[in-house]
Amino acid sequence: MLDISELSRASGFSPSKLRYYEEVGLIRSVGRRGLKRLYEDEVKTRISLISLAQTAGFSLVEIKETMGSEGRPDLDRTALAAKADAIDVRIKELTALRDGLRHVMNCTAENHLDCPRFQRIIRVALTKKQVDAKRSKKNPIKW
Amino acid sequence: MLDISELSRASGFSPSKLRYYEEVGLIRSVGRRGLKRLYEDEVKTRISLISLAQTAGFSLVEIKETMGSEGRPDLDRTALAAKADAIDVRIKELTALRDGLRHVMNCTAENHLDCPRFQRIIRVALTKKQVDAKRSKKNPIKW
DNA sequence: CCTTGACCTCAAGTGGACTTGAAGTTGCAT
DNA sequence: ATGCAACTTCAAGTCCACTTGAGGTCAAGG
Repeated sequence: MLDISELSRASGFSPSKLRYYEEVGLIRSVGRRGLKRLYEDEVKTRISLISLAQTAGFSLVEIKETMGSEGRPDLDRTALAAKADAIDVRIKELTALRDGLRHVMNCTAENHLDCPRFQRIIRVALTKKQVDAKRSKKNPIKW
Repeated sequence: MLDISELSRASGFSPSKLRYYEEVGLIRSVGRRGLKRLYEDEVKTRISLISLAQTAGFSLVEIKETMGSEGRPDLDRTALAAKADAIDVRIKELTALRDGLRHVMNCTAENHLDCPRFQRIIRVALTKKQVDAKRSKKNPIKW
């Protein structure tokens, strides 16, 4: 059992952030001592997961949906598979970007945007994205 | 030479977004026909790059800084190296998250957060992040 | 010449993810 | 009993990345 400041210290999340997450249902406290929230240890793992999912680019709502806010999550396997696939796409993009950056560092071309090797590296990820955009229902056409 | 709607169609960015990016100095138009902006073809590559960098989790300001808004970017090599390294970290996190998700899909443990294999997968990325947080100057202590 | 439609500007609005501040409450040490 | 640090709530504020809307301008076609 942790109070909010202990959890904050353990997780690196500010108390206000923890309260906010609780408010939106991403984590929960199991009770109070007086006014003070009490958290179970389990919530630390949950927070790590949230943090990770955020760096993966998912919104809090998405995270909440796929985590299932309760003890017996009963997660939707196809939803999880979709998330995993989405992450794979992102990893590919990031890899391309990183390789592009590393190339630019060593490339002597006066204008990097003209360097054919650079362009090829970048185009890989771009093409992938446009395909995705085409069939996405949650990202509608947007203009 | 493209006008804004052609560029929009080619890039998948809404016209308002393109105008916004121009306003903040991420892209530029090379002139006007009447009122209408004219863009060079080169800007498409630039936009792809911006898009990529965003999915990597960089803010527009960061992107602008490391792209150098002009033709002769004169990029700071150490800044680029830092970005590339940051992307590597993110890739590791994403890989852990993806593996975690895929594991959960096949894991029969009643509570996934208790599954030791899952916890191990997640902890890898978490540890990495906390180390980073500790020495980051741009991410001060935050609470 | 005049209309039309695609563009323009500029200010204000939106949504997500928090943070901040004011005012109240509580367990614990003195 | 009293003080006070550490919590609490709730409303409002902030920052980023855009979008929306009102009102204006231009050039090409009829």
